[in-house]
Amino acid sequence: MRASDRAYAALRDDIIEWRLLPGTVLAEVEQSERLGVSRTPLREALSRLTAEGLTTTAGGRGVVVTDISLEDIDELFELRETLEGRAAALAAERGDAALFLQLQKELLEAPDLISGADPARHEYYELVGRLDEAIDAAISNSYLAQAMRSLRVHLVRVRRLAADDAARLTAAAAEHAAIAEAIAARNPRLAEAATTVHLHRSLSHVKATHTPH
Amino acid sequence: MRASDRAYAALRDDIIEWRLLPGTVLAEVEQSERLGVSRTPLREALSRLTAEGLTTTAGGRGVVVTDISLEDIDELFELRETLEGRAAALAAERGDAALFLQLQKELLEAPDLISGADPARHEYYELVGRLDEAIDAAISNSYLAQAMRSLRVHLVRVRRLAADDAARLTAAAAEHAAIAEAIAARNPRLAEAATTVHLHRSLSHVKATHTPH
DNA sequence: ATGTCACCGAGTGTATACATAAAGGCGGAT
DNA sequence: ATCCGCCTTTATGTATACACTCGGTGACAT
Repeated sequence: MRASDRAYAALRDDIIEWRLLPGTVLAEVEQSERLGVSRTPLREALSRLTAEGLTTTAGGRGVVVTDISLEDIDELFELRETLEGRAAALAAERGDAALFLQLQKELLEAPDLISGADPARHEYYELVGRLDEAIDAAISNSYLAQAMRSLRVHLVRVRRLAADDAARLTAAAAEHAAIAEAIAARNPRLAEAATTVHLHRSLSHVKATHTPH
Repeated sequence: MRASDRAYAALRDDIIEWRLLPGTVLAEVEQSERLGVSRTPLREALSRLTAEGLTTTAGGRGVVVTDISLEDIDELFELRETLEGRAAALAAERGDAALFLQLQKELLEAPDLISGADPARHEYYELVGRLDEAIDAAISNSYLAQAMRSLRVHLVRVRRLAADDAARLTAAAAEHAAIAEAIAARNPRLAEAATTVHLHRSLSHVKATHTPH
């Protein structure tokens, strides 16, 4: 694995997991020594992070970790509603019904995973990830898929701000199941509506349990 | 201006204007000598281009200029319809009516510019650019604006494939005027519909006059 | 004649040295 | 005492040298 990839992955994780807080300046020599790589691959990693919007160049004086304000969260979910709503509708038109029926079945059994211990909860997140991937594949539109992928990076960061308690996760699983059901039923408008409902609930929960840093 | 910025701008222009054709391998030493910069800033330029999707890394064997197939154009316009439709609706809700009324007025006079010589035609493109910027500003959503900006790079490239004759430009000006009018009238659904109509006409024209490379 | 192995070359990935610019501190002058 | 200017320091921006990997080609053996 390339040194620049390792540096990128490490910094990306540190930012997403809020170990590197917003406003932190990422000096090149400092970070290159911390991560054990030279400045050249580190600069490439910082470029990638800046392109994704996780960092911004502070006027030639190093790059700083981007902040996420409450307005940012609103804007993020506005774009998310636009993209994922359309994606769900397209998946309903073009997707494989049997696959989404299977995903719905698994999502309806998800509460068992959520009430369990932490490893099982990890399994739940993996299941939701599989639903995202199935939608990505079903729409067969690489540009739309790319736009959603670049958005999810920021959303993971936001999710770390909220308390994902068992009650919310159980409700979210049911909402995800509804989306999968609508797609399997080949009903674009219902799929889009189910997505809109899920995202609004999700946004309300994030804003309600938001813990400022 | 930094050397990496110059290299990026030069390569970006060469790709958008189809001077560097799809499949061209951009070897680091070759391009760094051609553009008169060292390999380090050139690599940063290539990274940025790859992040934008104008180039792709060919498995550690240099980066190559990305191709745009007919399917890509369909996918591009599908995403564009999603984003710009929503943007027009949001602009109708949040925008400054007087500004868009003024833009509509100018767009209705645009046929005079189009029938004129080339410098006047440039003025028309500038006018359409001002409409885009006005919508970007009106939606006040940096993430959505960013998504549309990254999309426009590819769209400029597609537009260079089509013949923008006076007849099509005149029709496009009227369609743009309809969008501005709907936004000024604070009618989100009409603004979205007008955008959808415009994009479908635009796509049909591109596909009809498409000249393969 | 064909297949395989080894050597060579080209090109990317990385490290480091050097240039340059900006910011902060210190000293002097008013 | 305060303000202006210069100097020093520390950062990024750039260039280049070195390492390493992946193909390609040629020769040799079967």
